[in-house]
Amino acid sequence: MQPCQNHEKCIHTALETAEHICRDKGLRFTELRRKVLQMVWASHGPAKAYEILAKLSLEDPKAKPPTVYRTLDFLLENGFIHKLQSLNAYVGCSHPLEKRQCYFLICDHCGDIEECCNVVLNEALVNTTKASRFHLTNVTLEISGECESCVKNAKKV
Amino acid sequence: MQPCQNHEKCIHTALETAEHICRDKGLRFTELRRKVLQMVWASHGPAKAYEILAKLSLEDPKAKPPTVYRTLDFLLENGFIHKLQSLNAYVGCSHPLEKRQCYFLICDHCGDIEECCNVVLNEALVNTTKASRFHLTNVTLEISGECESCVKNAKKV
DNA sequence: TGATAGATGTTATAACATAACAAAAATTGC
DNA sequence: GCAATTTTTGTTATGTTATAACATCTATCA
Repeated sequence: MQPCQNHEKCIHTALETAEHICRDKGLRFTELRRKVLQMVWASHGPAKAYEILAKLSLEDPKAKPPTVYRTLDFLLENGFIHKLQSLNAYVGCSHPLEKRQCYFLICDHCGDIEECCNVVLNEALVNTTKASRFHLTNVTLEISGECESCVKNAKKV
Repeated sequence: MQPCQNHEKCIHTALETAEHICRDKGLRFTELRRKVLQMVWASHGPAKAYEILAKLSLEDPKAKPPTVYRTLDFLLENGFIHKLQSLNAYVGCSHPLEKRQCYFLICDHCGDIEECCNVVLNEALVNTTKASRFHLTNVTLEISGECESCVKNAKKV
């Protein structure tokens, strides 16, 4: 993963994009939803529901698990975030408008997650699934390992 | 998925194979491990840890969550079962000796799970991952949808 | 046959997630 | 504007999945 140069910009873009999409679709991008999306985007690593809850609780003692899970559900349904099944965690979506099948590269070392789309891989998936005469509705593809910069750093040491 | 003709045979084969492998590797295939593996293999659907616990408890009131999770860990480590991250459930492995990368077709309708291996798909995965200069250690690939026989049956009605 | 490694028992709790109903706030139609 | 409706958030309780930490038992081996 080429590390982002300015993560404030990542966050800003994600929030702006979500706001736009909500306006277009007539959805309400409430303070709570904005805050939670911002927290998911706090890093390129996985965000855990109860960590988000803990952060919310600092400002708002009324926050409870359903507060967070409902908000995450809203963000998931509208494609603003993804759930990582292998981590029980959430990560921001870099292209909420394009509803492409994507997969994730999860670095076990630095924790960063790269969201990827690849047409060739996708076709391979669709084709092999078709060959099994299976009617695909959803794909979970999560690849863990070590990202380039972590491998490089390890070698330096 | 072509439905298995004789599921008793599936179970029998799985238990025999596990026993062989354990003998060869000097591992102990205890009564508990045999029972849990059998329970995971009770169907081609996903087996949930607490369901296994409930079944075990019928015969043995001493069974507690760690009893089950430790046994599942043993079975996972030795390749006798797989964990389905998207379901928080477990399924028997059809070829514990061949340590191939595999993926899963999960039918949302009948619940059956087909374990698949595909060289082309695998290469596509390895290649796209390499292109991101990512060092892969583990792949989670779970495809949900509807299996052939469920689609057919739906059309009949 | 005592030491030791591996397996299981036991207690407690952590981590993840949802059901069900109440209240509040925004939106819509009049 | 305001009553009706829908959407969002609050609240309480609980369900589900999983592990930590330490004790005991059992198989194996020197």
